[in-house]
Amino acid sequence: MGGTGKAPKYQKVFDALQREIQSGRVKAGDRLPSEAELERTFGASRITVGRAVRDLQLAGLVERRAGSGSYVKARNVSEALSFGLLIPDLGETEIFEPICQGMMASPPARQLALLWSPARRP
Amino acid sequence: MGGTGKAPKYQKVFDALQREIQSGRVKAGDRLPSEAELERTFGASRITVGRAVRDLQLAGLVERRAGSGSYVKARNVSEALSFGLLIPDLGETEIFEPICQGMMASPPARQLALLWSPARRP
DNA sequence: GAACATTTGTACGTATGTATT
DNA sequence: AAATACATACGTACAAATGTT
Repeated sequence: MGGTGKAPKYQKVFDALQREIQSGRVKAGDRLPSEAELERTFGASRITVGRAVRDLQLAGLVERRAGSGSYVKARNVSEALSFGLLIPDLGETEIFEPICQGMMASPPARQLALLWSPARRP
Repeated sequence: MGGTGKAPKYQKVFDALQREIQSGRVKAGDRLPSEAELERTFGASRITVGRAVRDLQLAGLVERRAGSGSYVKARNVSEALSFGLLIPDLGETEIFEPICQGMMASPPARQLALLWSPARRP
């Protein structure tokens, strides 16, 4: 019933950090714990932690700076929205869920997505 | 001049496979060489090859099936386009470039993207 | 500026598990 | 059952960028 009971470890780390960010407990601009710290916190290796943090980066939730750390990005849609993108046939939707959640904060975006969603074979 | 001269190895593998796919030399449904073969071809480790192929998967260019192999996905936008997505403030645009290229094949998508692009602070 | 510690980036080797053939 | 191929995960090493002393 746990939900994340059987999930791979990198995904548990990803989910945990994502919750920290989206719950607002770590705010935009805050630095995440170093990957060495995350290793100890989650009992995971560098590879596992690194993959989780990289996935957060790909999702646009954090920014990694070599020599400095990983920082939570500003997700204020009103300020950050720079362009629209149409993605054909995503295979790995997992990473894009956080993006969708951020997107939902923008009513115009939701409207546009709904407009486009049923369009097929244009 | 080289272009890919100083790029990391995983990116060279990614680029090489991407060219194979988008040039049409490997068609939709074709199976890529196994990762063990790619290791030999590029003189790279499993981790490096795996990252390149996973990035291709995240970009929606290939599908990985455990026990079987990695297959080139159908990128016919007319058939594959399932929904639109608006991505605020991408940090790692590299992976999304192949998606954009596929998107450009659809005139309605291009029109919609242009419509939305200049919209800020909705 | 220089030296040093910290932190992320890339890369290798290896082991084990799971799915497919 | 067995071989193949991807999936996850560990440990390690060195490079590059950054921050501090």
